[in-house]
Amino acid sequence: MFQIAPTIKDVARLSGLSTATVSKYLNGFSVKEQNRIKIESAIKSLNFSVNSLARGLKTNRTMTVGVLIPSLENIFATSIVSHIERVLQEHGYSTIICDYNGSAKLENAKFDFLMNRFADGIIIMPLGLSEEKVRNALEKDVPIISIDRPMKNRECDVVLADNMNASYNAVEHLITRGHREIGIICGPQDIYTAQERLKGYLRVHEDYGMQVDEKNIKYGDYGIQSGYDMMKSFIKESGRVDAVFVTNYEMTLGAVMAINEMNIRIPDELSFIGFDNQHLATVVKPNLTIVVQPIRQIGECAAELLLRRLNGDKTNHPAVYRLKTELHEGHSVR
Amino acid sequence: MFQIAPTIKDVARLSGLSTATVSKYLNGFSVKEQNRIKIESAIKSLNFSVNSLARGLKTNRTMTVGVLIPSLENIFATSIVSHIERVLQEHGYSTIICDYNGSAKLENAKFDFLMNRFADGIIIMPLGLSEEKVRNALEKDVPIISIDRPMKNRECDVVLADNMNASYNAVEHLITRGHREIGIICGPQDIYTAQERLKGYLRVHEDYGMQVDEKNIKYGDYGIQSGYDMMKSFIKESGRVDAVFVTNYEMTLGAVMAINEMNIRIPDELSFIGFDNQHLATVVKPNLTIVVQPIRQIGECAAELLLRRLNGDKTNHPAVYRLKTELHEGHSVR
DNA sequence: TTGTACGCGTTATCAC
DNA sequence: GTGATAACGCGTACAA
Repeated sequence: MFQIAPTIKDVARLSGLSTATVSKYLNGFSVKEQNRIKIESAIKSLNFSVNSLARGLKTNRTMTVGVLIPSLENIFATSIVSHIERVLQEHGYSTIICDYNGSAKLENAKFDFLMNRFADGIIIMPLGLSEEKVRNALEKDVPIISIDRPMKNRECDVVLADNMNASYNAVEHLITRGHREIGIICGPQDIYTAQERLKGYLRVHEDYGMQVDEKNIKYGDYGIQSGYDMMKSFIKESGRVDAVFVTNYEMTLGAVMAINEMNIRIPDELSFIGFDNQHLATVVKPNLTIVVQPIRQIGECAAELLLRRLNGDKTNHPAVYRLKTELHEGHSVR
Repeated sequence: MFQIAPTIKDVARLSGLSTATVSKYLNGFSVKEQNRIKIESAIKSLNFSVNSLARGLKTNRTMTVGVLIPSLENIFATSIVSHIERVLQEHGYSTIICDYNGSAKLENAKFDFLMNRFADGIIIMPLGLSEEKVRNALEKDVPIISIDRPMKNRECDVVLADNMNASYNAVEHLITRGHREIGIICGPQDIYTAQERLKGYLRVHEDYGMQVDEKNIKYGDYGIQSGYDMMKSFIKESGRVDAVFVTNYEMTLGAVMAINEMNIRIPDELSFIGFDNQHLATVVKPNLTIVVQPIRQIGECAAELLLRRLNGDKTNHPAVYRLKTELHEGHSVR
């Protein structure tokens, strides 16, 4: 009943050759034609496949890349990963995906797990990954690519969106449409993307010679509930602002809920710009104007960069790829 | 620069003990107190961690579970996985997540990948996984749990939602509210869940002595576009149906887009019931009445079942867990 | 309780 | 082109 996995030895025995020859065949070296046939038939009849644990132990390469994201329920993250995976797979790499459930502690643990499993490289959307771990990895020649936000120490390659200009352009869009009191729902200010997005808001005000009213800036936590709460508080201070810009997907979701609940007519009573996720934008009425991040490009760029690093190309390290966002116009801005 | 990973030998040398002792310590056996201290300090100063490849090679266990889903962008799937992961982690297991991008071929390849990496067990949302592979795995004592839909051969444990009754209850809700011409947008009829959901629709008609009009049944492909198309065609045959039930999340998304575009007033002109995803339901106006699947329970049940199997408990195999769905009432039904 | 010696399945280095 | 054999790092008899 319990079936023990066949090994190269078994294949060698069955085909009357040595393990060395079989191993060579398995690794793409040339073998005498008739031996090739023997080996192939032996493999088939034994249903043999190489033990990648043993192979990894020997070669120190596993042809596996680890991807670490905050949460599997973060659609932004998983979308990027699916592009990463596609590119890597085309180059013979498998992908192991882990999530750390928004916990820096778990993040560090999972990072260890991946290193331990001998991931040849790691792509991570970092939170509080210890700098030491990154340095360790780099020293062991395991390339690390950071996506969406830079690592604290900035010692590693990073691929991200141009958050500052994303925000700048969105708010500028509102300004050129005649809005003057523009509310913004930001993320936590200890998070890089949130800082950048606020910076864009501030800078465009400066460039247009507009005073920033502190009351127009509200801080959420990038979660649905906080988007809902902040939006509601904007609405309750009726008339304070004539437009609101929400700076991530989850908070956009919450803000729309609040708008619906309070029966605010968009864009007549209030203009609105959201973030990420085109599906959400087209499913609500009126269609939302939103900032769209270059999800596909982020994924592809990160994967290709990693592949270069895996091939020993260390030019330009640490590299920074800052990709442009787009403003998709719906009908939520007057 | 290039740092070679320390081994048990190194730890043994540094602590003046043998590899055997160190190994015992690492595996939780008791060691003399002063030796324990020596070992721990050696481990720390070397920054040692066990090579899990070597360990796995030796023990045939990796404490790793593979999870295989159709797509990372399938929020239903990833939500389940996040619950699976939480439970497994509490029991010392790591999780490797793979997606097969909706391709049965890739699905089989990734399954091999997981088996090959010595996943101790596998949880899969299957599409066209070869029965042979499943049997092979079971023979090698690697438990396989199917989620969301049963495997073709039905030889393996499965945890899923009660799709038939989900659909039955949704349509019954429409009937008791006075609807008689009820449209349904189904999934592809070669997919299990789609079959079951249609079955519920048919059965409730039967039970209420209502004739089923073939024209009220439209077949999509579970994708956004098809939900949009089918909904539009219902709308165009104006008056055909006075309610529409959409049977998965993506098609619900598409259907809502069509409704918005055609300016159909819900529920005045048309009653509507969607599927999955509470966020979508609360974000559109009016809030949608939807079928909610027991995502958390599916994940937890699958993980716990797998843990039992991993511990050698084979009672009741192949087990079937059919979990109840709920109908969340919004304001989209008249 | 501790140490020695060997095996796990594979690859790489030699000789042939 | 092929075959014998020494690693890779860990777990575990077995003996001490």
